[in-house]
Amino acid sequence: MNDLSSPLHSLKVTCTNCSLRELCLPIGLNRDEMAQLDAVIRQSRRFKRGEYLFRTGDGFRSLYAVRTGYFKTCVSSRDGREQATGFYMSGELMGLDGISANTHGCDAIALEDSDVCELPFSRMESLGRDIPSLQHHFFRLMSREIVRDQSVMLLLGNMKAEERLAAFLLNLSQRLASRGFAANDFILRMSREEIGSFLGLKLETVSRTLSKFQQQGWIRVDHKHIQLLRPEELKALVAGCSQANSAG
Amino acid sequence: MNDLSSPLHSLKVTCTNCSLRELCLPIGLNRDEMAQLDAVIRQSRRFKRGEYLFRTGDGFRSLYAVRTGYFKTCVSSRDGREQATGFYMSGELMGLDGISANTHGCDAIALEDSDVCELPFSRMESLGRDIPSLQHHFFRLMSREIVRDQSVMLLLGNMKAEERLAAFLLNLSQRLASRGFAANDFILRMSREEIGSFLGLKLETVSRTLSKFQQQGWIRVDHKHIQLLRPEELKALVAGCSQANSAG
DNA sequence: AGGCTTGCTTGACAGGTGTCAATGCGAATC
DNA sequence: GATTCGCATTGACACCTGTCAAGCAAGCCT
Repeated sequence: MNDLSSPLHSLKVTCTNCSLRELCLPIGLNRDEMAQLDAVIRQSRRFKRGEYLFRTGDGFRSLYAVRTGYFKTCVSSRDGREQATGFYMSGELMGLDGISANTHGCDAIALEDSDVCELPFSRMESLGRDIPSLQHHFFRLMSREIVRDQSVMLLLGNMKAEERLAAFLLNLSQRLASRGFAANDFILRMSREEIGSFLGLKLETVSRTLSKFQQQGWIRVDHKHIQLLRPEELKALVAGCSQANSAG
Repeated sequence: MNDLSSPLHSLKVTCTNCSLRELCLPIGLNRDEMAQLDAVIRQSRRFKRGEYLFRTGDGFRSLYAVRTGYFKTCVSSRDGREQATGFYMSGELMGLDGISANTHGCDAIALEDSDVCELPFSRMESLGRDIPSLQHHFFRLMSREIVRDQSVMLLLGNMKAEERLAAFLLNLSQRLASRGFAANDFILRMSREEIGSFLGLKLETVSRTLSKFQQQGWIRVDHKHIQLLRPEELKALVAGCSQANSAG
């Protein structure tokens, strides 16, 4: 299926003294290299639900990786329309858009009480010069974000409401499963409006489509609590419209 | 206005023996560093209209910068829906999505007879370790692609057909102007269907919307020949829905 | 506990865009 | 120069989603 997720979750390292590193730092670093990384990564910072990690236009200094909790990023138009550009869970990296102009290009907001690791970019950049695999890892992370954005474009440009929502639910499910959580029973961290903002739909359409899925017996909806009763039906719904890649 | 363009066009260097470098390589390289770059960049390759530069699933080895001509990139779903993810003109870079999986994530197709410079990625990567400003430049290019993708998401998720098309025309106009071409009189290199594929619209809607703009006296349409008669009206149309950034 | 706020659901309706179809125009081919 | 094919334009109509509105449930505050 399409990967609408952030680009970090599949890489793991053996070092476990920081949960972040399990998820987001490259394999293949020796003891000395790990120590250098340790010296650069800043202690985590806590954010309450609704707090901004950064805002559009803020000076760019660091990337941020979610340690616990959830964030969304979004861009806004002058007349106030909001487009959520991503939802981020543990291990996922935010702020890559800030490098180009030395200014953050979107807002990042905590969806619940959360904390993040700060990665000062210029120091990561110079460390990358000493540690080629680290440099390569950052290129891969940025590239992965671009790939994710492309599949979001496919979703926004070509899919119908039911397909978008099915793809969204399956994407969440897969990312949660890869973190060891239940794939078919989870809590939505975002409102209907925020889901709609990400999927290019109005909140009423999100609500109606969830109800429709429930009426068909494919899912169970209890406010933010979602159970996937027939994930295979959702998969069938998105099979046709999902990206045809080398693996398909 | 939103920047829907590819991320290279604004950087220029004084070296002029290769038109590519005027547009896409970083400033601040000394003579020796330029020589190292020369040794890595491959001679240009020619492509006829309709030819593929690369396809989804092809092994990733190189980035490609347009020297002359025009390309589009697009992703496709299994059931054949196409989403154009970008149009590329001279100096703009394609293939950044391939880094993440060592496999190209989209198709790149020449819109007319074109030629490109090939940048073998692993050699650029190692060169980046010796030339920090080059490394930083590549991070900026990738970040800029992410920023561009975000504004496309805003377009696809929130704008109406007229707004999308106005934003598209103004974006083309601005990129052409930055290359020394007329801003208000140009030839579309892509079909109505390809424009629609990029904007998340059907070709009939693109055609109708162009006709509407023409009836209002804002533009003149003669097949692929477009003249912007009242670009300020188009700008007014997209003013509200364009991204609110630090500069606005 | 009561009232308020916020978010969600559901319905009726409207409007924008997609779909289908016919026609026209231009470029390429023979 | 005639024919064919691809692309574009335009119209009629349908349908999906947005808009507006009402009602409901849960959580929060006093």
